[in-house]
Amino acid sequence: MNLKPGEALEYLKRGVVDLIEEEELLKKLEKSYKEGRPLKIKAGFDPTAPDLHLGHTVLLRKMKHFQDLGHEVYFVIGDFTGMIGDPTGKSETRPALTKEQVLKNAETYKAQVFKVLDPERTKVVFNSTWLGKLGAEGVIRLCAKYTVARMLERDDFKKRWEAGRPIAIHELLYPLFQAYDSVALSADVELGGTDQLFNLLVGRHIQREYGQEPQVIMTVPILEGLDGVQKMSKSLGNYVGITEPPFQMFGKIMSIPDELMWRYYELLTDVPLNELSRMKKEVEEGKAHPKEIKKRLARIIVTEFHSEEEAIKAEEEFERVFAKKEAPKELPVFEAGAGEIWLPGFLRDNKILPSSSEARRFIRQGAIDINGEKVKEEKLNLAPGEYVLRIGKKKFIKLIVKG
RNA sequence: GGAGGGGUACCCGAGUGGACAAAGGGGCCGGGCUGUAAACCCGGUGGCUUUGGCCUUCGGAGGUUCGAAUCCUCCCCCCUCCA
Repeated sequence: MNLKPGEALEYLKRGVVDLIEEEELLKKLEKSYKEGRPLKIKAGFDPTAPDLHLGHTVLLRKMKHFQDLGHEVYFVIGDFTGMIGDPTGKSETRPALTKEQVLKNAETYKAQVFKVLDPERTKVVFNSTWLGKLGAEGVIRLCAKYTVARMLERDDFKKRWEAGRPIAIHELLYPLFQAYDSVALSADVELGGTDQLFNLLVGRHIQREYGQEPQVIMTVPILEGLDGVQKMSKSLGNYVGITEPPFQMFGKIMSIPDELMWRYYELLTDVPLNELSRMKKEVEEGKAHPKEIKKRLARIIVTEFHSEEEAIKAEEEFERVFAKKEAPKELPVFEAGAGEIWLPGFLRDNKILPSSSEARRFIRQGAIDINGEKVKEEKLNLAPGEYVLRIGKKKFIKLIVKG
C-alpha cells in the first residue's frame, strides 16, 4: 500500500484513542514519504508466557497498519523491565525469568504474532540488550532526567500514594526504562494500550533529554471481553485466544452482547467505517438482523486466524448445534463398560465436570441430556451402543459402551 | 523502633463458644424465554460412589473446651499514625 501522507494518516487513525501529536505524525509521514525511509514503530510486550487473545491483536493490528504502509515495526520484549513488572497497583513481585525461558517465550510470541504481523517488516528485540549495559551510572543519569513529582502524576501511583498504599522505589523506574527503550531504538512512533499513556509520554520527555526528536504516541483501546464489561483477559476467562479452534472461536464471538460487536468490528476488522455505520443503521431500523451481522463478524475473525474454509465450516456447525439443536459433527469420544454406571463419577473421572458434586447439581437441575432425553437419575444402566450426551449448554460428548 | 487496626469461600462482606459448609451482595454455573445477544424470572454455587451421612474449610501452628470462625499462646502477612 502506497498512500500519500494525508491518506496514510487517516488510515492509521482508525480506532485510535490518543494521538500525540497528530501534526508531528503527519510531518514524520511526509518526511518518510519524501526520503523513502520507513518510520521506526515501537511497541513493548511483557516477557511472561504469552498466550495471545483478541485483546492483544488490537495493538498488533495497529502495528500491522503501519507495516501496510511500509514502515518498520520493533517488537520489544521487555525481558529487563519484566523484572520489575509494570506497576499496576496489584503489584505482585514477579519472579525473574531465566534467559532460556525468555527465549522460549519469544518463540511462542513469534509463532502467534505473525498471524497478524508481517514477519518481513518486524524486528523482535529484547530490551535487556541495552538496559543491561546501562550500569548504575547510566541508571543514575537516566533518573536525573525526571522528577518524583512528575512520576507521581501517573494515575495509579497517585491513587496508591493518596490511599497510603505502598509504592516500591523500583516501580518508579519502570516508566524510565521503557522510555529509554525509545532512546535506544530512536523510535519515531510508540504504540500501546490506553493504560500505557503515561509511560509513552515519559518516552517523549526522555528522548528530548537525550537530544532526540520525540516519538509520536498512539494508544489503542483496551478491548472489552466477551462479557462486554471487563477488559479481555485470560484470568477473567472472557477471552478468545488466537490459537483457539475455529468452531470455538466462532461460538465465543457469537456470544458477545450485540452492542459490543460494533466495537469488535472497528478494532478487529478492516471493514470500512462507513460500511459499519450503514450496517448499524440497518439494524436499528430493523432491516438487518443483528445475529446475521454478528455472524459476519465471527466469519471475518475466524478467517483471519484460520481460513475462509474453516470459517464457513464453523458457521455451519454453529447453526447445526445452536439453531437446530443437534449435536456437533465431531465430538470427543469416551468409552465405558456395559451395565450400570454412576454418571457423576464418570463425568468427574473423565474431567468433563470438576467434581461429582457439580455433576449431581447438573442432574438435579436438568442440565444433562442423553440422546435428547433429560437425565433424572444419577445411575445409568447402559446397554452396549453409542450415546450422545449433552452436559450443560455447551458440552457434548459421545459415549461408546462396549459389549 | 513505638502505638493502634485488621486477615472469613472466586471477590466484597456479616458472623465474638453450639441451631455454621458459615447471612447478604457481586461474580460464576444451570434451567426458562431467545438469536449460545441483552434484559428478565427461577434455582445452584467446598469435597466425597450415591438426599445419607461422612470428611475438609474462616492467615499458620499449637492449646482450652463435651463443642472453636468465635477464647488463649506463639508465628506470618497487610494497613494507619508516630519516629
